[in-house]
Amino acid sequence: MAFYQQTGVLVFGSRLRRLSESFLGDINNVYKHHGIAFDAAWFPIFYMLSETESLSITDIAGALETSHSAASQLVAKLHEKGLLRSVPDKADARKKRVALTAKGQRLLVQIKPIWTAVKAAMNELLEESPNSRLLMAAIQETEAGLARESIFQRIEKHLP
Amino acid sequence: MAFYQQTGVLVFGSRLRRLSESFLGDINNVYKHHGIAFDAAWFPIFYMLSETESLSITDIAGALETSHSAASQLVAKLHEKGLLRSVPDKADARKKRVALTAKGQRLLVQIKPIWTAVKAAMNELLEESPNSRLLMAAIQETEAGLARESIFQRIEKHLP
DNA sequence: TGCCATTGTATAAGTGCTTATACAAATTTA
DNA sequence: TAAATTTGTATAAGCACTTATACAATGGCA
Repeated sequence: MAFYQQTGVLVFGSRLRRLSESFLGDINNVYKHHGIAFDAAWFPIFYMLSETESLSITDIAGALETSHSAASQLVAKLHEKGLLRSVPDKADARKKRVALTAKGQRLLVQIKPIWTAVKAAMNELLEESPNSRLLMAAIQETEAGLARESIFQRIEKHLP
Repeated sequence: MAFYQQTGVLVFGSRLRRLSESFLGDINNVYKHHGIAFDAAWFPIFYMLSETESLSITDIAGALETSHSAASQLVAKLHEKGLLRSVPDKADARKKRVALTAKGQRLLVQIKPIWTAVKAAMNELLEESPNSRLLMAAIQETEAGLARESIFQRIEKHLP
């Protein structure tokens, strides 16, 4: 802990990663504790399918901001688990659209109250301290700063 | 992007992870761009060995806040690359202490100016916006909030 | 209309973590 | 002091991602 404070921003990335893992790990423990076979990594897909009928691999990869490969593998796994089913895309035969199965729908019903509690817990946590209250805004502004000029560019600027 | 704003804190973890990967990836690109065979994940070890003569696997795992296994595997890799050498621990024969080799020391000299530039670039980025300026403080307070009461506890509290 | 670049997806191989297991050295305890 | 426990490390197996590659369907263009 002392080490990380000392080196400050240089280990910023790892520090964020740890914080992230802490969140996801605890949320997964909540699912497990309630005997619900759900993984926090599946959230984006289930959330989107709770609002939209069906999604293509590209839709999913785009929303998760990850590779098509990762989206494809994730969908394959949920398919195997019987939570997703393929639906043909009338307009484009290349696309593999997926929708929730009946089993997936039942899981969704179970999960929704957990989502509500997660949201409440996070808001509570963030509202507790004067600066943590600004965490989301700070992240957003940092992302915007990166969009203006990449870290790569910024570092190169400071090199001889 | 719109999706993530909509779901807010529920994808907080993944959002932090992405931000983290963006930092580490760009820093690695800087090393590559300057023809330096160094990985951002090695930073903590090299930094500590620039201030301390030698470290044990447990020291490293503790500082990185990761598993002994991960530390052991990382050390094994740096050993293979000829950057670390084993030094016997007089007091405890179980411990495997490591120190920089001559090659490791030369690499350290090459890397230090990059570290300075990374630090400067990060500070610049964080100082650009009113809230991003508070990012480190916000993270620290959030970590402190988690220490007071875990996310798991907080979520359970909000469940029926 | 036929060719070609683009788009959408799947799969293989590789990486870096994790947990589980093993084992040796040190320490505690009876 | 012998036995049991703890500590320090290594290795195996598994997981989730990555990049690279392949290939089929589509759309643009000559």
